[in-house]
Amino acid sequence: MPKIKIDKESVIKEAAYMANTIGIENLSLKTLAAQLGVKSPSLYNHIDGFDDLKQQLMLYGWKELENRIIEAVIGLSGYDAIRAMCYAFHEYAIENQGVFSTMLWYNQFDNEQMNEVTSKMFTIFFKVTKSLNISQDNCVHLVRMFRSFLEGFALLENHNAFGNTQLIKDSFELSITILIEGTKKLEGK
Amino acid sequence: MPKIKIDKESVIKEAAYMANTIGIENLSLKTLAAQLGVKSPSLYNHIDGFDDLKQQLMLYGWKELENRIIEAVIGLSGYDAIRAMCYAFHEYAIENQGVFSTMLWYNQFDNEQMNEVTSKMFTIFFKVTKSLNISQDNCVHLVRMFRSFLEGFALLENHNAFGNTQLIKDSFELSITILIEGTKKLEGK
DNA sequence: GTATTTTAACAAATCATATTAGTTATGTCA
DNA sequence: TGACATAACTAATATGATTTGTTAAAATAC
Repeated sequence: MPKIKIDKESVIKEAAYMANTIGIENLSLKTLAAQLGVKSPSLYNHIDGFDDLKQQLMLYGWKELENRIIEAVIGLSGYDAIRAMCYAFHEYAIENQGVFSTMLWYNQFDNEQMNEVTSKMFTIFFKVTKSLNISQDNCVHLVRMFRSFLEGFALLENHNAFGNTQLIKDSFELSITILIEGTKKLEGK
Repeated sequence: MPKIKIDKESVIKEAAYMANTIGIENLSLKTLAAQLGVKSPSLYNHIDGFDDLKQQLMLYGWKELENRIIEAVIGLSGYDAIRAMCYAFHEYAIENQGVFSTMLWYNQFDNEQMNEVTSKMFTIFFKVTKSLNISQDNCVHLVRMFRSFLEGFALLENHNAFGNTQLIKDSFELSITILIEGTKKLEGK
């Protein structure tokens, strides 16, 4: 009877899957261990407790999202690229609600790894805006504006905080259009 | 020796104060009870458990914020009113980080009381946008855009997710300007 | 191939917090 | 003054995270 074998990667992947399916608030070391076929103390050989697990989920999510965004932007430039990135962000957040929750919530400990992983992501955004003949300072502001909107919108949509679900796609589309139109006013500034 | 007396209001107010000072993640019934000078089971005479407490905090916060926004908008109209509301929102979120967390996080159970309290708040927003000769549908989208941005920005700022803290005010100001400029394009549509 | 070492799962125990049940003290009101 | 309601309390229970120490399997060395 061979022992069940797990490793850090399988722990995090299974946790991500469970977070997305049963909801982050229902994820526990107990249920995760059960799902993996081990007892909860065994998880401590691979992660450093429950908080660490959520931190790992957060890093895992930002890396995944980064890949999605890189893919989305291939072959595009300027405002087309921005639009595509926004849609990629939104899609990921909606399809991975549990992981996305940790990305919003557990970015609070400003450790180095965290800054690294999100700055890498938004650097792509940054490069595109710089190509639009907008000053460095204003690019920083713009990235923050898009990021705030994208995270806020996905948070609200995931939490069912918007009433009429039918029109949500329209709201997203119109919002992006407005943000881009506003951005155009910064060209040359 | 008279017994210590607490009631629902003092429980919630103290919880709000503690959430804002020590952080929502450090708030527990144990510490809250200790702060109030009672034992934790006594709290159950006034609230329906820990989750209910956070739900109450959320409702409390939205009501407080509503008052702030109403005050902020007095005497203003049009884009001035929108700008003032945005700043009032931001200020409240930054000054009441713990309560604001519950406002973002515990709005997920779409109970009636919840819808009531937030819709009341954003109705003010809605009324202002309608006065700008913008269609009803587009007003809905606009309110969602502003709300997403405001909640996302405050979440990020509260979590220290922006690097350079010096420029954050500038980022907020520029973002609001862009959102308003974009909104102007919807007049008559 | 056997012995040693490492790895990682395990059982058992501990800790912290929320929650429930049942008890008692205080104050109110007839 | 006495019955009742309120709301505090103590004690007990439940759940999940975490720690400790043990052991079995796998990997490595001889």
